[in-house]
Amino acid sequence: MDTTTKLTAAAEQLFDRHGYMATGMDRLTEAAGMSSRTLYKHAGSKAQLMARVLTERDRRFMARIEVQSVDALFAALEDWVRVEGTRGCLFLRSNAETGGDTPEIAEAVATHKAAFHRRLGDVIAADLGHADPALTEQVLVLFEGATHAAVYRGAEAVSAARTAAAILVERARS
Amino acid sequence: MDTTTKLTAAAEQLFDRHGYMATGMDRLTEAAGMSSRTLYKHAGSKAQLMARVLTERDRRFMARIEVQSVDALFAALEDWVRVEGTRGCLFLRSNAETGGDTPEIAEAVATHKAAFHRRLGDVIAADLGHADPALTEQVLVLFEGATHAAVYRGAEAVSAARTAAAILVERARS
DNA sequence: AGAGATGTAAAACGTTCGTTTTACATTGCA
DNA sequence: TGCAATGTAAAACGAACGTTTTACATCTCT
Repeated sequence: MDTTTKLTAAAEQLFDRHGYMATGMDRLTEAAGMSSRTLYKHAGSKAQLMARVLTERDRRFMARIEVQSVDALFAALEDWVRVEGTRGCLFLRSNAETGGDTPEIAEAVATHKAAFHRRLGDVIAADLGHADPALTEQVLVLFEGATHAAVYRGAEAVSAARTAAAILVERARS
Repeated sequence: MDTTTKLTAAAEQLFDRHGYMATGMDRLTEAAGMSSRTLYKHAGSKAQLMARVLTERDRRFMARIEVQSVDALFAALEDWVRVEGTRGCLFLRSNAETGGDTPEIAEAVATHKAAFHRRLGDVIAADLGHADPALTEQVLVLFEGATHAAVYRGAEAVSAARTAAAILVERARS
């Protein structure tokens, strides 16, 4: 495991669990097990590090929702939540924490959310056999809602979203 | 407008727009138009101030969703979003920013979310004529989803949620 | 008239922030 | 053999953090 990977992994864990602003660089050097000099050589800056964390997370998340049906989409979210826990969407959270004023972060978030919306459209097109922008928006809302409701409602929120999505898809199919 | 009200209003605006951690007390004294001595006399501490902001917001928000139907619920959210903008849920955001480690904040958030869930159950009971926990969970997910999806999808997310909720309620009615 | 509450302005508290620097050790490749 | 590259440990940078303090001005009520 090379230095950059170790650093990014440690940063993701701390930023996700305690918040971007609340995580100091001292805490990060300790968690990553490296000197601050090495850290800055690989990270550039705290904001650039967060941006890299988000890009990495985007890759991991997008890989998990490479599916062909809406139901599989929510099954993937159930898995994700089991593995990663329920702390809401790290992209929206880091953007909000910085008021959208940190360009590296804002850009990584915008890129991810655009890709996410596109992917949802593709999944629905594959499931229905044709594009359905209105249904896509509804499923996006359910997915985002499950992610955030799960913070205080637990996994139940995700299965409720899954059920609701199935009903909406069934209705759109006929 | 008395000092405490002015302070709470200024704090809500800054915390909401720029984030809790990213907002310094200097910026807050300037925005509230008072000395730091007066500010601390009324606020106690930054965390207590945030807790009071959340309690205030809970009152304002809950008043707006004192309705009798699911459709009116999403109409109220459309109004809320028009007035307050789309930056996600301040409760979940401040809890995440502090990693859930600030007791005053964590408690205010838990109280609000419990009340919110209860209210949704009441609205659905009034709309359907009987309680429906499964539908309540689905509507909660749609509401939370609309709130967060609107950050990058705009008001369209809220109307999509409204449409989806109408379908689910109609189905539950028969 | 005088006391108590409420306010301002501004300096200071010690701590922590993100980041850079100094000085030195280890490794892999020409 | 020697020189880049890559790492560590630790001190230092100035700025900003949340909070308290000192010194003084206004009010309000008896």
